[in-house]
Amino acid sequence: MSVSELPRKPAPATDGDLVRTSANEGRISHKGQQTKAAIIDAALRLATQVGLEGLSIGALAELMHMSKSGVFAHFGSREELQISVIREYHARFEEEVFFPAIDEARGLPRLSALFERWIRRVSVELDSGCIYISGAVEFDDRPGPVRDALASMVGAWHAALARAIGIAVDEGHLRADTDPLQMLFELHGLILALHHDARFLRNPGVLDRARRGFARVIADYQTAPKDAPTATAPASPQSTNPQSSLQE
Amino acid sequence: MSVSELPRKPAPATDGDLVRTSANEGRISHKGQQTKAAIIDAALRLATQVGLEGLSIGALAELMHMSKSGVFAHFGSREELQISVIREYHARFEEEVFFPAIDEARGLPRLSALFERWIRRVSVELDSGCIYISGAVEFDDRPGPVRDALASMVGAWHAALARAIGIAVDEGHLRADTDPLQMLFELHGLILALHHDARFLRNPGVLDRARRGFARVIADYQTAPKDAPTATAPASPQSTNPQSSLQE
DNA sequence: TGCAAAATAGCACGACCGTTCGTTCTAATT
DNA sequence: AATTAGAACGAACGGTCGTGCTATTTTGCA
Repeated sequence: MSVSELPRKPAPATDGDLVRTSANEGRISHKGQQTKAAIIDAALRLATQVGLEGLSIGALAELMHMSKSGVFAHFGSREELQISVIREYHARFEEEVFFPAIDEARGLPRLSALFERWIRRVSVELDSGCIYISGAVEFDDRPGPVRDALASMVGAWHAALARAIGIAVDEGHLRADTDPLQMLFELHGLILALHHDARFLRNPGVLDRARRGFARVIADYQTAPKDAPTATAPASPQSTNPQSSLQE
Repeated sequence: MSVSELPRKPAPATDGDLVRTSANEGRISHKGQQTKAAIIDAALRLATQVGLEGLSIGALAELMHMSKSGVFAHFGSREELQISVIREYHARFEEEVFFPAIDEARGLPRLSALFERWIRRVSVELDSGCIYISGAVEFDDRPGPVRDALASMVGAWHAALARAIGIAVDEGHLRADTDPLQMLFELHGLILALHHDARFLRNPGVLDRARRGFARVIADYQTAPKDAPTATAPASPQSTNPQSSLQE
């Protein structure tokens, strides 16, 4: 089960992989794929610092101790390189955030695990820099295949989160009238604020702010209706104690 | 009273007086300042679309029907052009968001006005694109004077917001134990999510999501403590709120 | 071990970048 | 009428970019 329906290897539509042009069965050289993977790894590291737009083949080649054309040949175009980086980030995001969290019990435990891994992914001090976030800013006015790839993967991730929220509702961990997309909007905002304050403003302790915000949002959606000024219906469904996995 | 300590009018070197009086008063007027203001205006429009990094003198010159060198001469460097754009955006932000809202009554009315004008500034359909947000992503790993200018103005705006929240606490509109910076963090998150979903995902109706989120945050900070770990206490929130007498 | 294919290097092109320089035009001052 | 300052122009520079070509090396199966 995967977050998205996107294929992880082939890239059929765009094709572009002028490495292996036609059916060249029998010649399965690992070397090429190895270095290509190494290039993508370095490119991802570079892109998290300078952005997808700032990612240049020349700088990447120098970082790889290769010639520009050598690097270029693996992708055929800069766009394909950028898309490869996005795919790689998506794969790692799935592996470090989505898959481990989905093993948690349905409902709030799973949702809490998703959020906790999400904020750690976004705010890890060393590399840092979420390509989903920086890419969204860089490509919000720049149509094309890169934007499409980015949007489809962000969309898949958001859909997965909305699903997890819906499950929490079904399990009775959240109020029945919870709007998953509204709640997702607010959780996403916490992530974006975390990214902003950690990366740009360099504010310390902002990670706990995100956690506190999450706790508040959760608490809100499991109690009385929010925008009703007269708070009523204190009956709280607490079958299985939620959010315990968040606390640490 | 201004959001920042930056002077609004003088700026002796750059000046940038926006009076575009084509009249030949015989006084100052100096055509140079007029065109410089016009350039900055166009540059701001361009930068909201392609970002501060994507802002190129060549494209700007073409847009202005001028030569590259003619545009360049007004600033002396690209960085100075970028900073001029940031200053201009800051001035407009003050004029359209801060100053009108600060006329509102102290406390929640003022805070609500600030937020409402903020979300409209960030999500206006036509031009759109908040330089504070896109700039934060573009310059979070790029030290220099541009980043400094950006950070100081974002910081000033956040400080003003935190002040408004503090006033709302003083007025008794919000709980006394409210952490202004935590609340600011969450409100800022709503703005960032709005910007993301409106600009990148092109989601409709996202403006109301921000408004709903704001209402929920406000409602939350004026009732019972939020992160009480043991949410078992079903007692009415009023009992835990000794500040209720201050409500007015 | 040979040999084709794959992988990489080397080179060059065209476009665009920010920036510098010298010139020209205009308008106010002397 | 002569002088001077400001504004804009146009050409050019050095640099980097992505992207084609054509060799050359490396690789892996026969």
